[in-house]
Amino acid sequence: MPAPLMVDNAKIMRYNYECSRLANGGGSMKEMQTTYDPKDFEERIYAQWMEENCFRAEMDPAKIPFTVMMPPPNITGQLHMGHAMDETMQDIVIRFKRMQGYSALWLPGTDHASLATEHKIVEKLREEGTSKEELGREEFLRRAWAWKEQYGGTIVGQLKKLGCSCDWSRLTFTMDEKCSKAVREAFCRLYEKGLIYRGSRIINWCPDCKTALSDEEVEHTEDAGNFWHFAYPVEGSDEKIVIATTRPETMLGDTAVAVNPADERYARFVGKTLLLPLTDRKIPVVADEYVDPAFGTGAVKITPAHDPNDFEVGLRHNLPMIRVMGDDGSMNEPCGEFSGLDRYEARKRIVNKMKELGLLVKIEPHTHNVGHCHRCHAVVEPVVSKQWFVKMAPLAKPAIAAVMKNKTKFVPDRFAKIYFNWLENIRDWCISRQLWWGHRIPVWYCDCGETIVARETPTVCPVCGGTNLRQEEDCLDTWFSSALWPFSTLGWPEKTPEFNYFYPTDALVTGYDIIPFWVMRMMFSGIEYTEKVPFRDVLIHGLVRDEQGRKMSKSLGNGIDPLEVIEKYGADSLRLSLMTGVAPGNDTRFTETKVEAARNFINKIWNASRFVLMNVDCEIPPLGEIRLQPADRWIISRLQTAIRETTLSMQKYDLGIAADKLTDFVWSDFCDWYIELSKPALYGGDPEKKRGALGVLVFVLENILKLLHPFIPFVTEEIYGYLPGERGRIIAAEYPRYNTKLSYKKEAKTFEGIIDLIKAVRAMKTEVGCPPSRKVRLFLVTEQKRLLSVNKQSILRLAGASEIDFIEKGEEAGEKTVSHVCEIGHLFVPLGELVDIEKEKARLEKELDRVMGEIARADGKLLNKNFVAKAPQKLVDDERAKKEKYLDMKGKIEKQLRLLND
RNA sequence: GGGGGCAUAGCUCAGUUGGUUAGAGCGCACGCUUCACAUGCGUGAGGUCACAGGUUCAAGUCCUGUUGUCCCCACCA
Repeated sequence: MPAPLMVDNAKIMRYNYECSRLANGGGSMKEMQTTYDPKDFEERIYAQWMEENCFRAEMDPAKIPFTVMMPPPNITGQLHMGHAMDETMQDIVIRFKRMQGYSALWLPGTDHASLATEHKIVEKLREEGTSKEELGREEFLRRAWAWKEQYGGTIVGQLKKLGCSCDWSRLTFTMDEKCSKAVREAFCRLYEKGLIYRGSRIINWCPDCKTALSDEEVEHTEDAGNFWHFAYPVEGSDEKIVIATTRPETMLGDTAVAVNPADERYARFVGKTLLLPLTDRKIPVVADEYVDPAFGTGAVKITPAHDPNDFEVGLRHNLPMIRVMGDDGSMNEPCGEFSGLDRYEARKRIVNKMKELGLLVKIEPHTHNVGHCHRCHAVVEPVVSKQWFVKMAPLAKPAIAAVMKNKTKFVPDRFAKIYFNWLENIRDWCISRQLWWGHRIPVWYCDCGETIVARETPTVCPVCGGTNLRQEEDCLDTWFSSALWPFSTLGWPEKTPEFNYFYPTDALVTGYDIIPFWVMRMMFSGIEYTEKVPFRDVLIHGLVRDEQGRKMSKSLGNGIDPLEVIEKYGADSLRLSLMTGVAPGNDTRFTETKVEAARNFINKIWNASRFVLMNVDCEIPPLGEIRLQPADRWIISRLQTAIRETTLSMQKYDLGIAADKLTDFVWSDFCDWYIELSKPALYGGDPEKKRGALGVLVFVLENILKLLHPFIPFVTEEIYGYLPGERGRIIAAEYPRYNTKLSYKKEAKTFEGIIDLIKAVRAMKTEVGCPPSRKVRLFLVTEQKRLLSVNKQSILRLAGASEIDFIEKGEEAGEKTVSHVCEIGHLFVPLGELVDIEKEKARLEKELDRVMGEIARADGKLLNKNFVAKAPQKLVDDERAKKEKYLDMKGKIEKQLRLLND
């Protein structure tokens, strides 16, 4: 069946709208649509910003620089909610500073993410039936770069959709030549200072990724496992020593059994020799303080090549190290019949074999901490391996001192404690990775045995003159280059003008989860290489969680795609929703309800703007030429307060508070009150008054748009374009400044009395059941007659009143009145004005009957003992609650009736 | 074992350096076709600020302890 001809009305409307815009040369008020639709303009506005170079930060000596380096997302990455929040915060800060007149640089970039990317490519190769070994290094790298070209750009496009105002002309990739140069320089300097060394240590080995990992790259989880108790025979005796282990397969690498020197149970064994089962090896019993006699059997098998503690024990007792596991996690040659087996298969067989030999004493269930590769989640093996390390202690010290001395401040500052905790307990950093995608370590080995560490590829050996130099195969940990990000991006180690102008940077925005990976390392690197802290403020935010508070993750499938949210609600709504109800450093839950609330608010601004603009029919006078009315001064005063408070909050990075304050000001003060208050002037027929009101409306609106621009850049730019007069772009506009002359504190305070009065009348009506539309007559005992008279039309309109009568104290307003003491005076409203007394009495009587009936019905149940005793508790409780409610209603109705009958 | 967070309205959370009557959004109740907006307007109900002490003229806020809960780090095999 042929599809019916569909006509997309929205599309046609949009098309017509675009045509009329073009015809009018861009914007008269008539064109604004009745509802806010971000699709109409977000893309267009971003393109215009790009075209006009609005994000470019120039090295203007007349300006103060403000620099933010974007934490570079992985090239393999897709924008997720965590990014969305991180980038939004940075964009808000940078737009704010830009508007304040700083030369605001937000430098974007992407990270090569050595392990993550290589992991993905290796997987892809596996699917294609090949491997990196088969391709060889060169071809593999060619593929990796192709991958980068293909996928590295998607995240950039996604950042643009979010509205990020980064200086794209400075986009940097961590493997750009300038970064590689910085990496080599940094490596060489540390090596020359003796802070980089190569050595055989216990490191974390991922058998899946086949590379070493740093301690930070290992995630520990509580895994269920077993405690296997094995008996090792003592040489020349019938006795055995029982040890307990969680990793039976490592027993093949045991080179001793250790006991505590004070443990009397084992004292006589120390110095004796054990026959290591399943092997023909003999191993000694040694005494070492490390052993806790109270744990396990009090005797510990020592496998120096496969356990960090055992490694230490091994060093103390001069024990041999025997590696029993290969790089892929399978057992290797020294393992005899077990060699070639996967570690878990070997475990099974070893346990069986021990059982056969009668050496398996018992198996105890035991949960313990197991390290997993943060990338592939395979169980990490501690193995002894020759790797490159950075000596951390000398680097950590100044990094701690810098934060102690407040050279760098954490926001919120409690994260400084976490930072200290990390640095104070830090161990040497394993920086070599057995990977190809990354910065290759700038070390060459000569046949003569010489190791050459150089910034540029050497051609001859300085010692023997030989030319057969082999470069180190390993790459550096990705974080080694990330650590240099604040300055490698600006051309360091060259003394570039950019470096001189923009460095050190001002704010670093990131999540608390990468303090150990990144913040810490940038700190000590910055101090070490540039002798300056790399940033003044570290703004830490929390995680974006799902509606139930769970971490958003791929495996749970509970992640919400920010791009879908943008598609549905627009980037502005997403941004604002991520900023509301959020305290710095705290985790936050993402809910669609929040986005809706943000969208509703933006729609509100949209319509308020539309209202203002559709009334513009004349030249808008500058504020100075307007005879300001009390309501005008009130809103201008409120605006000044809003400016002062948001600016303060923004400077403290209290973005959530700033957003809340602005929302409140715009919605309550401006929309709900001022716009309504201004209507009599707009519609009253006096052109002078109208001009004045319009002037104030436009003035306040313009300021509102500017204040909100950092949060919701697209819609504010769009509306700004509709404002009368020549203004340019809001992105380049000056951020509003608090103006004491416009604060009108006293007058504003007095004016609040009018608002209070209007609220009192409304409440009164609601209380007695008077429809809002019913006009009532107000009687007032007051000393503010003049103020009230000036605002009479507004009061009548907003309170739904017909007249205001001033009476003197003690004077009667009528026989029956409802009264209320307001700030501005004592208010009386004749009851007859509020309600048709007879009609109201009849209504109330009827209502009372109904309520009494309900009470009787409830009593009928509740007085029935069987009901109370046998019915489900919930029903009984519900019934009681119902009765309470009706009793309450009865009281109110009776009170009201008394009032009417008096 | 060490470090840190959180506990405030039915739900999700704000709450500046201690200072009037503890706020918002959503939800709830009642009422509104008010000429920018129902993605709206008005009026409400709802809180022993986890618990127990302490400091203070004054504590949701500071201190001590208790309970509950979450996170990070750590080599008990």
